[in-house]
Amino acid sequence: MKWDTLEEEPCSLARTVAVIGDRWTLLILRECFLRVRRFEAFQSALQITRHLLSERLKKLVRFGILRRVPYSEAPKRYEYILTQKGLDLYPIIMAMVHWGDTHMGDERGRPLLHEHKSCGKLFDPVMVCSECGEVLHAKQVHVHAGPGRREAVG
Amino acid sequence: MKWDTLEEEPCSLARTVAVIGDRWTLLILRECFLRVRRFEAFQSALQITRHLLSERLKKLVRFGILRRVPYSEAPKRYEYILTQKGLDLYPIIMAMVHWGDTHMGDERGRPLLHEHKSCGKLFDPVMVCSECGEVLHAKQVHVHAGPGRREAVG
DNA sequence: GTCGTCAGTCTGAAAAAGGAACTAAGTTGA
DNA sequence: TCAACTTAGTTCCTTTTTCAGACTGACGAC
Repeated sequence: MKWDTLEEEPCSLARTVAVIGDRWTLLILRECFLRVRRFEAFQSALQITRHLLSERLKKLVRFGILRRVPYSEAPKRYEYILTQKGLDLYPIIMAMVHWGDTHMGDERGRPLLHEHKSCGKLFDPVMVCSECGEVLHAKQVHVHAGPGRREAVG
Repeated sequence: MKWDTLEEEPCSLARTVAVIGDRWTLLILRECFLRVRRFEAFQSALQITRHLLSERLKKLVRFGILRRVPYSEAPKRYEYILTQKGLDLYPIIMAMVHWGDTHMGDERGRPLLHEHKSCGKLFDPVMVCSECGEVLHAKQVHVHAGPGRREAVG
């Protein structure tokens, strides 16, 4: 598997990893979901080098996950806003946060709590089957080759 | 943010990223969920360098995501099995696969299809609220500081 | 006793990340 | 009007990771 062709692999996980599969990108996305939009804000929140931040933002824009929108004409200034494609990453981020809450917590408790505006309660994200609504477990899932599969990889 | 202290950050996403936030680790986990268990099998499925594979497997064992279990005494041979902590990563992997299916697909269709044994149907994973069961959207979630938060990071 | 298998380790070259200073365009304030 | 500040980057050099591939060691099969 080569990084520069990872997005062409016949595997949806590999294609996703090609886009968001590195540490900084995931942390940048966290900030996006916390309503951070500007270069300096990302930089000071994450202590990422400016060089890397610049690279990662460009890549996220190239893949259509963020949009670079001007918010000031003179001087020209831009902010980075999640597109729908970017917003659709939310389940990934929430699944990771939930796993961290469950398995990497310390005695102080959770860093963040999430409230569902629709029902007003603090919640955890749960992954269910789109067909029957039951909670998903790895052992309850059987994998079949789909039409886009070329070879013996997932 | 420093890599060697990432797992101590007061942020569950950062802690998760500290463990599985790199390309190879995610791809190795995909193979684990596809029932791959042995060094040579990982190596030939992923074309990862043996050195890196060895490192990543050690790290996953150290974090309690895989268990290194002997399957032959002479010669000593081991395989790598997902622990419960590892199995709990399933929603993350599935969320990534689903995003890839939705946003990174090509004309040939999906590489893999998933069947839910409980209901017998091909399904997509859906993330819902643990309290009301509604589908989750980023804009419907409000974030509060929890007891484990030290500073202004998520 | 040589070939093959499995689970790694070692090594040197290439690529990526880190750290810090620098640029550029405008704004504020004295 | 000139110095200091803000924002969004870029450039340069060092350190760390990753890559590609050879090598090791224990055994089994022919």
